[in-house]
Amino acid sequence: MTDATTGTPPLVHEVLAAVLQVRQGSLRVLLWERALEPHAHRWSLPGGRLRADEDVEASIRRQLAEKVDVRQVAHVEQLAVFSAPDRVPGPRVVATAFLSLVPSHLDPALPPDTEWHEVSAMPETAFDHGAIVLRARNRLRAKLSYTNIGFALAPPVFTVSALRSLYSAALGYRVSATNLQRVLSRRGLLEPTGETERPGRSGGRPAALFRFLEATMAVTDPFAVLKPPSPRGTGT
Amino acid sequence: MTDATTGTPPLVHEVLAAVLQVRQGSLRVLLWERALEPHAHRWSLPGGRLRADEDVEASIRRQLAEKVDVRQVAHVEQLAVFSAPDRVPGPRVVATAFLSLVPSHLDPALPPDTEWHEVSAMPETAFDHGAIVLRARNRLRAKLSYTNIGFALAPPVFTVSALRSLYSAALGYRVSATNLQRVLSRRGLLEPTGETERPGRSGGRPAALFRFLEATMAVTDPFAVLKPPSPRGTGT
DNA sequence: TCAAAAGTGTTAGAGGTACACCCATGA
DNA sequence: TCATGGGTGTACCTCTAACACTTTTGA
Repeated sequence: MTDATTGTPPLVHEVLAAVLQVRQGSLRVLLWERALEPHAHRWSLPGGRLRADEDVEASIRRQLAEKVDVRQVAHVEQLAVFSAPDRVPGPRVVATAFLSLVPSHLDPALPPDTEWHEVSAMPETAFDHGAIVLRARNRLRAKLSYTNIGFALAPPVFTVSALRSLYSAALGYRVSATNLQRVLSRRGLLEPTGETERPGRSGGRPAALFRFLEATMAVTDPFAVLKPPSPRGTGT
Repeated sequence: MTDATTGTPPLVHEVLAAVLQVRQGSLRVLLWERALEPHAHRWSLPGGRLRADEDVEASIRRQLAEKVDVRQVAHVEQLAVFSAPDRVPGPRVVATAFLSLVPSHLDPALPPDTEWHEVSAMPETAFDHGAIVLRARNRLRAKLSYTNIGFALAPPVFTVSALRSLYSAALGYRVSATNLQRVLSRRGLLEPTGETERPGRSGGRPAALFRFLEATMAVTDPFAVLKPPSPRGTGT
């Protein structure tokens, strides 16, 4: 900061995104296969260099839109900085990693070298990208519990059982539709549209359709143990 | 990443820390007063330039130890990247911000331009440093609820009422000693040393002394709503 | 023996989970 | 009318807040 004349070795800042979506019943991440060395043929995260006129979030949004035709990410958030000096061979590259989410009803057009991979069965990844994906998954799992982040995985309108399978895929275990509905409703996140879905040919009661009230992330269950004293409380 | 020949404008990466400690009953942050422009006489966070051979966490630890003689930070964690193109005048500087915590019994020697300031009454800060401090405070407050991070605010051994005042200062509201003890004990974070503290001259029952069992941060209350089904559960 | 400070017992309430039961549809 | 899938009612359990009450000290 006040350093004056350091050798100033070249430094590049890149942004990377773990773009997650639930597809075909499992949580997947968008990866592209590197053609060139280093790490040719390994799979890596979309992203690229930070430009002079943008901050990291603008940068990752631009790069996702440009390179991968993902304009419809419903949520983007910073994960962490990855900065091990040798994380990438050659000149140093510091990376800001993001989690981003694509709702399940979208199927963005992808460049030929790009594919969705199950997070639980990723191919060999380039550099530290595998670790970034796992970090993104963990963040998503945690936030499904205490925020409304489900909106970013779900289509605009959905049945509770569809939502249940999204949550199950993301969390990695079966969630009960009964309780999912109850929890999200009690928190005031879900709103019934009034419509119902037509049952399949095997019958069954038509499922009510819901939507999320909010489409931006908010903490809905601030797990605050050691809460502030209640109004009447004297608060020793 | 695969960009080849960009104009490569100069880019500096700095690390900054909001060093927090509870002193004299309130949560404080370590700030130093800038002597030079830009933002002369404003208060700013300790930190500095990332070197070629270290990652961001090593860097902030080094700089705290070097510049501010704070070797005894009990906890350091990444907060976020601050990267607005104009966050600092002149050549671009991207910052990785950290939260770090100093236990209340330590009183590190400080350089003459450096002082502790109440987080709730900070002087005019340089650049975006005020926002970083608030972010650090919010992170600390959240983590006091669902992790064992209290160990990083407390001395090695303490009474429950001393711990209560630390939590109260950090959270900004009075916490009940009764419930604090109960919550932390149930979670298995506290251990009685068997010793007691001698009462003051006004009498009172001698207070039992406790210590935290762990001295590294762990999530102790994984606020997991939508938990995995219990063993017997069939998990529809 | 009284005031002060610490610690425990106990009740009440919030929020979730599990599960039984009821509802609406197609064949 | 039966199978199928959706939705509701309810009992139970865990955790926390609040607060009365007991314990142990100094004066």
